Amino acid sequence: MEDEDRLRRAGLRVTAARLAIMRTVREGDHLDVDAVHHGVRGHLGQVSLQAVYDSLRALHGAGLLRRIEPAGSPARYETRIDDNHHHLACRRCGKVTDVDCVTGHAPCLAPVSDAGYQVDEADVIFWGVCPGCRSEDTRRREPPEEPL
Amino acid sequence: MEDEDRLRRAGLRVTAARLAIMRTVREGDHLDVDAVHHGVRGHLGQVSLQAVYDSLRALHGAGLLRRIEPAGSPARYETRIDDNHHHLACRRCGKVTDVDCVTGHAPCLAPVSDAGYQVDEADVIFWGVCPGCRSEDTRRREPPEEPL
DNA sequence: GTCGCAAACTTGAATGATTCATATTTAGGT
DNA sequence: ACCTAAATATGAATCATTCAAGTTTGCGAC
Repeated sequence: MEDEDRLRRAGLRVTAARLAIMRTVREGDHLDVDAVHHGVRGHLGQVSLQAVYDSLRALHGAGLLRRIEPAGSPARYETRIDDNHHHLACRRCGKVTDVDCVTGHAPCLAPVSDAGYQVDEADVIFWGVCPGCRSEDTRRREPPEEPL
Repeated sequence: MEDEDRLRRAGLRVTAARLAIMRTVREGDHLDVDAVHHGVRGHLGQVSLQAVYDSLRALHGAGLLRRIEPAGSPARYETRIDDNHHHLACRRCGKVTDVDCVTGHAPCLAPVSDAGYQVDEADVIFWGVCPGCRSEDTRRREPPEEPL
């Protein structure tokens, strides 16, 4: 178990809940807290929502999980933490997809002028419409132009 | 009144509350809803918080205000909407500062690979520590090295 | 100018995500 | 096996925001 080592190295106790959370987040795709909770219950049976909140906070604080908060969406988590990638978010369905970063290390971008800030991270979210929602659009919009 | 025209052009009714909100947001610095509410009450007297929420939503929807939502912070508003600038956010105090964008138009950045998304905006927030909080740090950290 | 109606505002309640508090359980060192 | 701090369960609280219903008001039509 890789996660077991990771937890220990971070000074965190190894519990079934935490292992199940890591596994759920890894197998999922930018899951929010409820989705992680559901996944964990599938693996272990009853685990409280608060335990999920507590663990996600601990795991994020220890750097084992990355947390993203797209505007208007609850927080989402992912296990890809070793590179400094960015995200694409769909305005329609909320789906989030990873995008590689060119430089790979944080902060990958430097602000033009930093106004005296000590910048350590660039949080980049590209907003648009995902392939699935785009095809729904065309299915609804093109037909109206029916032959007179 | 510039704002009056802007409102009409956007198809919105001109009300004292909305003019006061535009003024408050313009004079303020990335204010959140409560701060706007306070400011508006200072100009007009009693205005309900819900009216402020409703108006901010309408003004944002009409493109007269820009809305930013730094992770872990309530939404903030600004009147600078004609350029595509970005933001610096302080991890300590939450202060938000504008940073110019190199290209000036949205999306100023293109993702390396768009995964089929139709991207129209790049939301960029640089995280760091603002000058004020940095100097607080040094005032607390340097002194401990007092002469033995 | 005044009429009428939809838009805007007020008041009050509801929702959703997240955190706080306290008691109980458990991991893991002794 | 034992102890203690860390982790979890349970339940309540908080914060930002939205919803709902009734009242007021901007503003286009007459």
